[in-house]
Amino acid sequence: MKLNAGVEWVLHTCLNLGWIEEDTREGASTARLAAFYHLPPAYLGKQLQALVRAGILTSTSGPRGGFRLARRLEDISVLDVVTAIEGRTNAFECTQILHDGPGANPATDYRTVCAVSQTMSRADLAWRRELASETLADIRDRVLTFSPGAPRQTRAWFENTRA
Amino acid sequence: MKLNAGVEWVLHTCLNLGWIEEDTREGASTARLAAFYHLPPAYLGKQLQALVRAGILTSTSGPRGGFRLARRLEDISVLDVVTAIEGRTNAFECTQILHDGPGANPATDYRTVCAVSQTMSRADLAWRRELASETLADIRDRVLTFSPGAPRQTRAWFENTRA
DNA sequence: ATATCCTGGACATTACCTATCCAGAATTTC
DNA sequence: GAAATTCTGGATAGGTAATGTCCAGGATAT
Repeated sequence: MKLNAGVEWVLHTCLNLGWIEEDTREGASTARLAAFYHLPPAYLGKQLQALVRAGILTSTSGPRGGFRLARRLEDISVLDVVTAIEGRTNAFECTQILHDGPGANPATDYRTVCAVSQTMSRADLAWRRELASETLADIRDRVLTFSPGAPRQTRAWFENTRA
Repeated sequence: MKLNAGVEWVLHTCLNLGWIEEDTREGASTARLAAFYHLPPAYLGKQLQALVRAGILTSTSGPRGGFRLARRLEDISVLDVVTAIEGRTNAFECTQILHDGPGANPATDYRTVCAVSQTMSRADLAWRRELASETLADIRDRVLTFSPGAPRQTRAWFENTRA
């Protein structure tokens, strides 16, 4: 039960894009976004492509191209981002082993009926609900409280490495 | 982000043990517990050993030996079982990529400070809290409501395959 | 003594995550 | 129009963890 490392990467990357766009009204390329944290560029690119497919980012090809936020941080929940990378699979996947036990009804879908499955589903639901209740803007605001200089520092880095 | 399959196996197995012990005051061997759902015996054995180490089951060697519940279903939370199999690792593991970004403080533990990490930790906490709030007795009672014949049917199977 | 059964470790297999590379298309710049 | 930049999608390789098997050893009941 471990999330893809990409979840951490893209959450931070989206926050960075928020600060960049506030300033320059431009996006950033995979290469520079990856260099910011010394992440493998090609692999981060895969994750960003997933965000584009999920409608969280937009991309443009060519020089001066790159990725931008498709909407405001207020309108992107953490769950949106997690789901884009991780898919909709639950941590607990009911394999319906009751079907292999005595007295099983072949027509029954134990994913909805089985009491064990129900309990585990509720836990997964609680996890998702928690992530759905927080937006990237909420996270950004908490970053600002803890380290107010973060936006300026991030913008400066992207400007200085522009060439 | 997927739980070990063993979680499903041992949750159902613990419920079966509950019904068996109500009746015969005896445990059941790995071989028979596995046969009940056509699970690989040796691998289920590994999972049951983990439950013994966690203090959820007790085991006895030799003929008529096997596994028994170490305490009542009322006193075993679903989280206890999940943790025994899965360990205490969270779904989201903060790799502190902020340490690799500009302006990082090498002395800072970003697992507690980073706003992204905090959000993801809260979600994991909500998941655990949900699992901790439910006991195996709760699940058993819901099974009884849905299929009152389950205990009798399970006991019958274990008695008939006794030899 | 013998048969049963758990224990722990070693080992093989499989699946998935991580990561790279490349050809192709889109876009800007000159 | 040519060249450089950048995203896109697919193919592929490597690594790690989950899955599954096997066996020697110890414990226990008959």
